[in-house]
Amino acid sequence: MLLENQSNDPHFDTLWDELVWRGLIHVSTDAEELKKLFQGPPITYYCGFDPTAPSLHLGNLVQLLLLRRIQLAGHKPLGLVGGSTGLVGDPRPTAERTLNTKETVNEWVGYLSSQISKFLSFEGANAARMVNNLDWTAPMSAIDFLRDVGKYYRVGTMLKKDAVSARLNSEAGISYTEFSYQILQGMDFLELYRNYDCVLQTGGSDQWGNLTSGTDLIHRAEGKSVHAIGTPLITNSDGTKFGKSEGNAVWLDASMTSPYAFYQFWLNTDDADVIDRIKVFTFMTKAEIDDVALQVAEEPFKRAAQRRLALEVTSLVHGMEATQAAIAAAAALFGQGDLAELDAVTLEAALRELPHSTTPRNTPVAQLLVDTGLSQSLGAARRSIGEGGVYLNNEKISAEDETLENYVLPSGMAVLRRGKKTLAGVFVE
RNA sequence: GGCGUGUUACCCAAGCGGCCAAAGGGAUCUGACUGUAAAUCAGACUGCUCAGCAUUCGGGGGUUCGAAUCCCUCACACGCCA
Repeated sequence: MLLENQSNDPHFDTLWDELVWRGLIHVSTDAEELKKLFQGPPITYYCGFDPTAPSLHLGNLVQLLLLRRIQLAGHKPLGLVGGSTGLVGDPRPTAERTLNTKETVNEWVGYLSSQISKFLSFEGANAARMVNNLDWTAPMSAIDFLRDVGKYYRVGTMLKKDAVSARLNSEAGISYTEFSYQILQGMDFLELYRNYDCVLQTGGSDQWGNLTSGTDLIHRAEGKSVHAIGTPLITNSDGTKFGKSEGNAVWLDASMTSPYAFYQFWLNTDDADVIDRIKVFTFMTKAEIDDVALQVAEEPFKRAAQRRLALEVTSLVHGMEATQAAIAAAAALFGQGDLAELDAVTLEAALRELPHSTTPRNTPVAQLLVDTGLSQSLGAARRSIGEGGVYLNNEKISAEDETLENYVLPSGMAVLRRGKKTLAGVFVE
């Protein structure tokens, strides 16, 4: 879905109504005020992204799309990259973060900036702008920080924030560094309020403490009321964590999560969750979504909603071309037909989408599983074979010492599979 | 600063001198059933040259024929007292 083709659903009277319907509002400051604000002249708003990894992940995508939806209503987004907050780390409920080096964080800042930029429009009257909080944090001295900002903060209030109190009540405790995080984030909002007239911050509801840190600070320092929106934490109906595939996070960067894996992630969405996901992650209208919901209810086995969701989100993140390749790969690999009859070009294209490796003909199958990353260790690979869960070109491997050569297709390739849907490509050297 | 308690595999959590590669739960993986769902049932879940061997129970050192279990020490955390 190209930026210029995106739009909000005209079915809704206001942006706020649409956001509520999509389930994007979990908590917020005064809802009536916000609703009015959205209907009025363009406001400036922002969302921050901390460089804790070289790429954004699916959780961040929710925020990116929220930024975009608000921009589509005519408002002016600021994409903030946490060059300074990334050096400190926000408190997680479980344990202290290990600090990354300044060089690493700086490098990640670059990656994140370009990722964020892809989801916003930088043209027109309400063009997006990118900012980095290191720009105003780095020049500040510790004394200025304590006198100009610290004075506005009450420790009692800071201690009550969920993230902090959770840590205080845990064995891990909390360092002064992470305790200070909320102040840094509050400063960001104040800075953006002063220099960009920014009056709204969005973020995940788990960040609510940090969001209100900013609104409170502006209230004290400037005597003005500004706003915050917290989006709900996305959860799976079966209680597992959303956004994990095989235990790994699903990243937006194609080199960290391939478009094929990305597409598969969405395709495997539970029936119970698929409509909620479509509301949050696509620009489909209410009418379209209602229609798809009907199909889920009547013909769940066709998985029309999952296919549509996977198509929409993958093309949004990776573009149409990569999405078509992912779909073609899935069709080739999950198709009923005989792999040997598949033409070499199609098969090779499909295998390139998968994790793959190039090895000699006599490589043991267990080793192949390790080489392609399908198994963590030889032991795990042997276990999988023993469990009867390993296939080469759809033929079950029954002996642990089986080698590749008996299975290679004439084209010099082979499709390795663990379980029903974990695939890898093998190319003979 | 003093005293006490704790640190077990991805997470939670048993174990308190041999029967411990370490209970149980969750997460995860595989199989059956399916729709490349869910639920359910079964199995697996440190590594390897796999009926055996090697390396694990915060780090290091020690006692012992033998230590996750006892002692010393360091680090970290929590609690109480100053």
